[in-house]
Amino acid sequence: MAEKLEIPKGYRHTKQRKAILEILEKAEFPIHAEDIYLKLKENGMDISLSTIYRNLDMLTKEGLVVKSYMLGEDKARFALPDKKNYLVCEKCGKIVIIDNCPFDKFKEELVEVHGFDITGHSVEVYGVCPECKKTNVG
Amino acid sequence: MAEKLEIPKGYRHTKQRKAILEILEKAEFPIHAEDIYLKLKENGMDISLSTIYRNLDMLTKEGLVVKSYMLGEDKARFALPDKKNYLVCEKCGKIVIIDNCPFDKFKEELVEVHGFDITGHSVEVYGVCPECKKTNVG
DNA sequence: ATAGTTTTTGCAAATTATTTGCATTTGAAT
DNA sequence: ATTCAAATGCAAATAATTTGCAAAAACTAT
Ligand SMILES: [Mn+2]
Ligand SMILES: [Mn+2]
Ligand SMILES: [Zn+2]
Ligand SMILES: [Zn+2]
Repeated sequence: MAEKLEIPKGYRHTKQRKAILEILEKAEFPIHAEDIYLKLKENGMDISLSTIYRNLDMLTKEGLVVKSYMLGEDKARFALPDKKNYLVCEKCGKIVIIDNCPFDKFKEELVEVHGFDITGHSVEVYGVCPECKKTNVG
Repeated sequence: MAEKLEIPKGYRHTKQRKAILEILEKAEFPIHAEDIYLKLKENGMDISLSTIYRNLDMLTKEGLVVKSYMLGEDKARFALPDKKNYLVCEKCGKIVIIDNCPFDKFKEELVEVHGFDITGHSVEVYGVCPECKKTNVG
């Protein structure tokens, strides 16, 4: 089911670029530029943070990647588009992807009401995860 | 229908704080800290940007205000909670609030599937507004 | 109203994520 | 292999936001 992720036409296949995309593919939810930096460093790769930012930028502009900010955070996260709708636990920060985003069903309604052509959306839902409900009782 | 907006218990009623809240009440959609600064300056008020940031911070922590980042932007916006679900036009930047957010209907579904207690959500939908559809044809 | 106490403000300096300039390296095409 | 534009790394620059601290304003209790 995983869509084949290709470097956009016209851009070069550098090892840095490919490595960044691999990390994004493996990620389960939106991550920080620095997370990519650290994971690549773990993997023994020496890469510059600015290279990561520059690539995330171009991937975002090309529509391959989605940039977002999580509740209460002040630094951007990046993810493949299928990971952009999620639940966040306010207590522990756990993130769970919403697979079949129910919002899709409402596109028509929004189109009718507001007349927009809708090209995308992103949904952040926050609350308390099952584990934290048990633990943090009082 | 407009909820009465009160400065939280324990905080002082300063003219800066009240002025910031007024601007947020009048705003039709999420705005930048600096927008508040400029509007107050227009109104003849001399206020410090850091005062604005500090107040937005506390109002956000107290739950009176919601902080968000719009697609492609790199600075935070602030709004009263009833203005946090919106449509944005990718061409002209127009923002339209989604009044009866259809997402509410899916809380139950999400609760059942993921077991989260849901406390809130924010939805950003992007697309092209009616005007831009006409204008930017080719 | 006055005086005492605590919060809030303003300003300047600090911080932090992100961006940019530029010399060097690399990918891809011939 | 040669060529040339695109991409990288590093250091320096930006820009939004935060913070320290002394002065001012809001409350409280006289
Ligand atoms: Mn991180
Ligand atoms: Mn603005
Ligand atoms: Zn949790
Ligand atoms: Zn428009």
